[in-house]
Amino acid sequence: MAQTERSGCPINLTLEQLGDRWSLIVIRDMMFGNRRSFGELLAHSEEGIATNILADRLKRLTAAGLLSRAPDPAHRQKSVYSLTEASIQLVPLLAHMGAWGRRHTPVSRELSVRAELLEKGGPPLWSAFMDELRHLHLAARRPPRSVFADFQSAYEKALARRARRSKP
Amino acid sequence: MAQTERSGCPINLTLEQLGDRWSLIVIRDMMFGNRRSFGELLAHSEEGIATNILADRLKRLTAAGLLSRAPDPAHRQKSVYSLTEASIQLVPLLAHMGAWGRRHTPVSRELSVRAELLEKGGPPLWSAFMDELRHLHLAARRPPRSVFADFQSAYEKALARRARRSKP
DNA sequence: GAATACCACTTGCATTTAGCAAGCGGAAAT
DNA sequence: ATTTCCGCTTGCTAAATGCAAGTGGTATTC
Repeated sequence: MAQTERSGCPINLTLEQLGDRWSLIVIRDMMFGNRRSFGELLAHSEEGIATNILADRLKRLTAAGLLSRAPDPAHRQKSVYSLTEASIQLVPLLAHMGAWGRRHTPVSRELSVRAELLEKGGPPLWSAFMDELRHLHLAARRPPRSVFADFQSAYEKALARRARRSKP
Repeated sequence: MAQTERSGCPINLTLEQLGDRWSLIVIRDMMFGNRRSFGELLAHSEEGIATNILADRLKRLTAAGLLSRAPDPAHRQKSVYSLTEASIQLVPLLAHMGAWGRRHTPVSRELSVRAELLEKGGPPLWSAFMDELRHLHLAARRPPRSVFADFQSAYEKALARRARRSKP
C-alpha cells in the first residue's frame, strides 16, 4: 500500500501506515515475543508470514521510523531490529485490539492471556510495559518490575493448564 | 481478505476482521460523520472510496455482525446501515488510532479535532460517546449530553479558524 | 581447502484485493 | 413517457499477498 495521504484524518493516516495485513503482526511479535531478527520473526510466526512479506515489512517499517536496524555484534550475518518510540507508543492500540478481539472473535485461551492482563492492568500497566520496552529496545534505564516476565509466566501457566486439561 | 484464522491470537483475529484498507474507514464515517446510507458514505468519503469496495465492505461488515441493515422507511430505494454493539465497542481503538496518528503522522488540524477531544476526554468520554451511539444506532435511551454535538462544534470552530487564518 | 549449513533475503508465478469508471435495472420524480 | 435517482455490478488494470524455489555471501565442519 503506497503512502498516499488520501486525507489528513489521523485515523486514515494511521491506517495508511499500519493498516495492511502484516505490519502490526510484525510489531506484535517484536513487542510481545521479543523477536529481534529476520530468522526469529520467520521461525516463530504463528500466522506463517512469508519471507517476501517479512522482508518488505521490515524495510518499510524501518524507513517509516517505526523500527530501527543495527548489525548484530554477535553474528555478522544477522541484523537486530528494534522498536522505536513511535512503535512503542502503539501499546495502548494493541491492548485495545486484544481486548476487542477477546470479546468478539474466537480467540484461543493461551494466546489471549497477555491481552487479558493488558486489559485488566489498564493505562498504568501499559506505561510500565512501555518503559520496559524502552529499556529493551532504546537503552533506557531498566524499570523496577518486568511486565514482560508477568506475560511470560501467565502464558506458561495457561499452557500448563491446557496440557493438564487435555490429559485422558 | 478471507477469514482464515491463521492463529487464535486476539490481535491477529481483530486484524483478520478489520485489518484491510477500508473497513475501519467505513466504521469511522458512520460513527463520527453519522453516515447511514450507501450514497452518503460514498458522497462524503474524504478518502474517495470506490463503489465496489464500499458495497463489498457493507456486505461483509453486515455479515460479520458489525453493521446492521434495515429498509429506509422514508425512501424505498435506500437502506439504513447501523452500528452494532460490537462496532460501537471499537470507540477506544479508534480513539487510540487517532491519538497515535496525531503524534506520528502529518495530520490536518481540522480533521484532528475529534481525535484531540477523544484523547483529552479519555475513557469517561468514550463511554459517553458509546452511550450516544447506542441511542443513535440501537434505539437505547438518549444520554444526557451529546458528545456528537461537541465534536461538531469543535470541528466547525476549527474550520472557521482556518478560514480566518487564510484571509489575505 | 572443499563441502555443508546458515542467513537474509529475492524471484517467478499464481491468487487476491484495490481502484477506476462505465454500465445496469428498478424505483421515483418530472 | 422521459429523466433522474439509487445501489449496486461489471470489466479491466494495478497493487498486494502468498508459496516455494533460488541466490549470494558468510560461517562452520570435515
